[in-house]
Amino acid sequence: MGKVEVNKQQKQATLLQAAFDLFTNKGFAKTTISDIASQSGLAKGTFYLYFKDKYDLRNKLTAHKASQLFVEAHAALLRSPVDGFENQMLFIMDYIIDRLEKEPKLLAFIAKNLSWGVFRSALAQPVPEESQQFYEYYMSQMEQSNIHCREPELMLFTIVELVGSTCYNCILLKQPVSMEEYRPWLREGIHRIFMMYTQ
Amino acid sequence: MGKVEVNKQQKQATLLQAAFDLFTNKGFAKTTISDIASQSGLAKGTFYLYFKDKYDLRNKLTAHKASQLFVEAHAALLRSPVDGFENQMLFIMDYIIDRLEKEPKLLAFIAKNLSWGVFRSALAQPVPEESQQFYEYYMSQMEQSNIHCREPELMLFTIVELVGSTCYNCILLKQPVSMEEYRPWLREGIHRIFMMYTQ
Amino acid sequence: MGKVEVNKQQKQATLLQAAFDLFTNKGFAKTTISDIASQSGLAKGTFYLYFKDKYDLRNKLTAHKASQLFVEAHAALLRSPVDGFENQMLFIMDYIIDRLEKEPKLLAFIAKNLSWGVFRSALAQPVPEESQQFYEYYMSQMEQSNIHCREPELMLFTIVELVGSTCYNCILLKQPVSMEEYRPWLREGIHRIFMMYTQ
Amino acid sequence: MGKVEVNKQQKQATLLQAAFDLFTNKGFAKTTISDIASQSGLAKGTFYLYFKDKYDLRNKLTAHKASQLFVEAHAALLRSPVDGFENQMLFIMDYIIDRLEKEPKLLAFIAKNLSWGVFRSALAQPVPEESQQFYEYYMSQMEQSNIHCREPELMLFTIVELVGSTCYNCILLKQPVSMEEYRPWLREGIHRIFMMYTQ
DNA sequence: CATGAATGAGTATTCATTCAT
DNA sequence: CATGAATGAATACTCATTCAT
Repeated sequence: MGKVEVNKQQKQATLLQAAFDLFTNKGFAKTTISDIASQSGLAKGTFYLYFKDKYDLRNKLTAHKASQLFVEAHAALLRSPVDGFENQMLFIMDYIIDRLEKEPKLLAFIAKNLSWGVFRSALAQPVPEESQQFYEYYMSQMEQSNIHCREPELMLFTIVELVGSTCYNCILLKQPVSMEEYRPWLREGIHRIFMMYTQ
Repeated sequence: MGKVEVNKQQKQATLLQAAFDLFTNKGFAKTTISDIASQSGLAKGTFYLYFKDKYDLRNKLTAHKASQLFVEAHAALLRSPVDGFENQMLFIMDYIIDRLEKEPKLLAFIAKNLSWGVFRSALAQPVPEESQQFYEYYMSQMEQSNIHCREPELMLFTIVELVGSTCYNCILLKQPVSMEEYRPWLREGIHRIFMMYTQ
Repeated sequence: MGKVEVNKQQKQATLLQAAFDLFTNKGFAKTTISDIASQSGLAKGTFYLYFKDKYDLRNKLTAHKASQLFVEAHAALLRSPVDGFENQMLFIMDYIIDRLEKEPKLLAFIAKNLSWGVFRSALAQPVPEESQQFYEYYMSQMEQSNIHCREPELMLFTIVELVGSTCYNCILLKQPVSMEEYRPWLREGIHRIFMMYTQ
Repeated sequence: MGKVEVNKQQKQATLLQAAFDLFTNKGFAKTTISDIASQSGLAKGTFYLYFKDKYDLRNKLTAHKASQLFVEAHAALLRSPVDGFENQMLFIMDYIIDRLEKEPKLLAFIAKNLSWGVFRSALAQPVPEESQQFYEYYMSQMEQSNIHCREPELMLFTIVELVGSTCYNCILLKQPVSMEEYRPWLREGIHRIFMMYTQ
């Protein structure tokens, strides 16, 4: 990769980071291209060399952030001695919930913009410096375990949607209860869904 | 209610309906006050006699539409001979899913804007021409049945969030599968959650 | 006509005049909407209440100015005792050439933007405060005179195009000669064309 | 001419051709330097090695295209056995009208940008691969014929302007009539102008 | 109450031009 | 010579909000 190419990569990363900071602090609608450019220390025109418009940037950013979250969870899993597929699932979900509790702005950003399609493709994206991808890993674990899961993708979908939408309410809005209070119910819910697909 | 009062009600309703049509067709961001006014056949200034701004209107509209959905489901339930609390729950959810499948734009609108807080209060709002309110009914049914539910609100929350977020993906985006394909899994999921809270 | 309506007419006229001044002094391309608005003493947004964009304004302005020129020439003709249709034609053309020589910026503006279609319709437009229209008058004079003209519109077209394009070069660019020097040739040319269509 | 020199000539020609295509299809105002560069397969910076700016290119292009037109007409004349100066003039004009009818975009481009000054100098420019120049030829023919023309340049000017401006209307806009219908009148007009200057 | 003309701050987007490679 | 990434000034156009009628 030539010098120029590296430089371009850096600029794009700078823009993404600046945009994320602004989107999460001022909100997407109130963030202007000018804001993003000046926050990045780049000229306004430069923005358009990397993204078509604000929406284009948002889409790329959402997928990137969601993927990153799973990559981190996955990395943590590999460092820990959790046994059994269900426990691994719970570990991942707990990790993610913890992370979102600590960074509610990330949660707010992801929740508003993520759909299963974007999410699914983000998980399968090859992440630089992370050869293992979560989705691939998930599927292979499923097969290797003695567990017979009838619809592994639907199971993951159901769990992720349940976790995502309840996190949004409990963590960000504390509605109807805080995540602390809801978490045991959520874990039990995940367990029941797991049983349903694998029994 | 005087003539003037009725007139005002009508104008407000006209504005709400026009806004709903525009929001669902052009999107919220691309709909202007001008659009709403001219679609209503009213002057721009008139808008401000009824709503503070576009966001104010959206909030009122969201609660109104979500509530209406449950009110209709509830009314349908009263007309049908479904027995048993769980079956009534399933009936309600099925009714709502059917409705959202037929009117995906309503789904898109609600999904983007509804949080549990708004939803919860919408369900408890006194609805004109509907003395019975869904939330009240739900709670009273819970008590009257022999079923002991430990956390009725959390159960409803869990079910509604699961239904809502999976509907969004399966109906609107057909991701990861169509609602037709997902529905048996969703119903079974609801059943499991029900069991979890009432066993 | 109500107060509001009169006010609107005035604003439109103000914008047209401001635009004409700017177009002829700075050129069309270098004139901005902002310029036009501030020159008019109106807000930028107001411009868009009256014209779609700069091009829309230009079209209306071109037709208006061309028409005005003929209206003036025509008014002068009515005040003078010129006899015979051909002499009247020459009077009109002389009047217009004189006028354009005195106001070369008007010439520059009209010449660049006028086509026969725009011109033709401008001449037939009912001009406020000028019931007689040039084109109508021209046609009726043609019929009333003993002269038999085979193609009156083509004759007018030919003369107007010849006058227009040579004026542009001789008056504005002094190329290949000044209008003073070219004028006798041009008058003779008009005479010959007249003969050709009426002999 | 060295290899490098040839290379430069080619690049300039490529840029001119690309610009002509774009100017005639998108219009001058909407064509950007970027467009011209990418259409040429060259880099944006390269443009500035050959032209000062878009206007510089346009001027060169206009003269080039107008000159080319006459060069072609002239070449065709040399291949045909037309006798008599007036007939040669008519041949040239007919050739040009035919050509413009087939390539209306060329007409639109030339008409918008050509003035007699540019035109005159373009005709006198030494054309590569064409030792004979139109203007020179025109003047020498004039002298050699027995015809006494009082103002040969004014005659050419008058005819060219008349042809040019009527072509624009009749060919491009079909106003007030098509060129097919106008052509006999135009030829007769040219004849009359010819007579006027030479009788 | 209702209107809609007027406002002008706010923003996205373009594009000629430069210059380090 | 040629490149094309970066720049940032320039501008068109929108739209929420006000207020005189």
